[in-house]
Amino acid sequence: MTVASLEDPTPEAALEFIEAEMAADAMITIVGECIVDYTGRTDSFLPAGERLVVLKPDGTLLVHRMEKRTPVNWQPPGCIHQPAVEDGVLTVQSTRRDPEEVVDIEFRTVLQVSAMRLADGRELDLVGTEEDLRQRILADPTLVEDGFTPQDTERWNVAGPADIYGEDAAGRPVIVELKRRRVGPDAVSQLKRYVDEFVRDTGHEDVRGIVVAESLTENAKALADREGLEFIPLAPPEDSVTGTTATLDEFGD
Amino acid sequence: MTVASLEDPTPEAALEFIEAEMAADAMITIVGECIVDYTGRTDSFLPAGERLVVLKPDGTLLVHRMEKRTPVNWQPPGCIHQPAVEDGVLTVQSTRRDPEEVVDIEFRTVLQVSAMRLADGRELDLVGTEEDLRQRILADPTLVEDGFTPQDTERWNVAGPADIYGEDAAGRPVIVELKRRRVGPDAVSQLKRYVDEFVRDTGHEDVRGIVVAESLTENAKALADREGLEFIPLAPPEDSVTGTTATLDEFGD
DNA sequence: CATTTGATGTCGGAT
DNA sequence: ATCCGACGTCAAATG
Repeated sequence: MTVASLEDPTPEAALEFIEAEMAADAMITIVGECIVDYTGRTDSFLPAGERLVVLKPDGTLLVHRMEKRTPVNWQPPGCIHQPAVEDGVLTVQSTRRDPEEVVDIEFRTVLQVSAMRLADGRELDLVGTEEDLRQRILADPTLVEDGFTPQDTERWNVAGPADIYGEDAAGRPVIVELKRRRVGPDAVSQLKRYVDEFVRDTGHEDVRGIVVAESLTENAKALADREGLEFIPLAPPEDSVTGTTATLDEFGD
Repeated sequence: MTVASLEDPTPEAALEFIEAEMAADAMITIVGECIVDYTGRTDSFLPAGERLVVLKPDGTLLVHRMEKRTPVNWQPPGCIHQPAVEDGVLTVQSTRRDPEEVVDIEFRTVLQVSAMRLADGRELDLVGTEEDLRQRILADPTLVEDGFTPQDTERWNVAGPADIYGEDAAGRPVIVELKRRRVGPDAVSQLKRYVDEFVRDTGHEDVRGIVVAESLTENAKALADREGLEFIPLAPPEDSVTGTTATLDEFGD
């Protein structure tokens, strides 16, 4: 695949280029000084400045500045991008339905326009998510507690959207809330809600609620204590990149 | 400002270009087939495919595919980008401290490299945030209820991080949770937490908790009812873009 | 610095 | 379609 590009095009040349490439499902990048106007869930106005604008064929729009990971303005996939030249100025309007949102970009200069069709079939393989943690615990429930037995993943309906539902050694119902990392009051609050709903739905007052996470903030700890919820620390599986050099012993084997 | 660009450069040429431009605090874009390896809070691997890579001078890294608003891989501001040529292949390594995170990119082809220094002094002006809603209510407390009087706008120490704290016509304490849009159980749960903490800290059992939002989901409504919390619908101020064409009357002036 | 919460959050899965 | 919760969430304000 190649990348086609125009340097310092006239607005008309840029428009012709963009229209042709959009019709061919290309991704477009535009570098230039622009004004960005957004109306939708909120409204925003971005005065003139130089930015990198990306138009994706799936309807995504990105306006990036020199700083930050988050674009200063954007439009999610599914939008319609409409480029035009109005009064000799290149504009792009991106519209969305439900919610109704519009981003208007007006270019005062166009330094570069590029178009590319990127061949990219493979998917991202992400490891270490909360779901992975869940599988790890289902495979070895003693990570939660000796005698803990998760119930069939299917009849988890009983515990609503709880991450894991099971019984302890004494047969008491247990609702587990999983988090990969240090958690605050919100996660504890969430578990509290599931526990309350379980009691309400089943009448079982003796249910236990357990947060399994890397750690708890102080406020979260206090809240858990107040609400009678438990916490079990669980470090990530030891493969982490935490950079400590291997001990000599490990080479001694 | 200009945009410098190389088409189909050799890895060595690309490296030289990138190093020079990074030294000059430029933002770099690289289009090419690449493999992306991430290790950090989780781990991920992205097999070979063509992508658009952006290196910002503030240490941000973006890897974008043809779809989605969210980059498939990234690094937040503050990271160190290290380009190199290894075994005749262009690579970029972006590292971060605390948490320790590394993104490794290996380019199998480089279709285009560009560099730009974008002049962009102005800030985004965003209107319609929750803070704006808060100001709207402080300016006109009857939006919540007749007789509602917000207390010390300053440090709401009394009511924790509640959005608004005040008293109703009868002098009962009121904690208000604001949301701009339709809210689910999480927001109700949050308000419940603030109310509980207020009761615990002050002993005032007669506190009211009110959700002020566009609307509530059914579950959120049920939860609010169970917990004795109130809901007050509040539409955005009427300026919305809701797209209805202007009536002829408006042109009649 | 850690904590907490909002966000034009985005995104995917389940109902 | 809506609802719901995770996210490598990000980013800002506060203590």
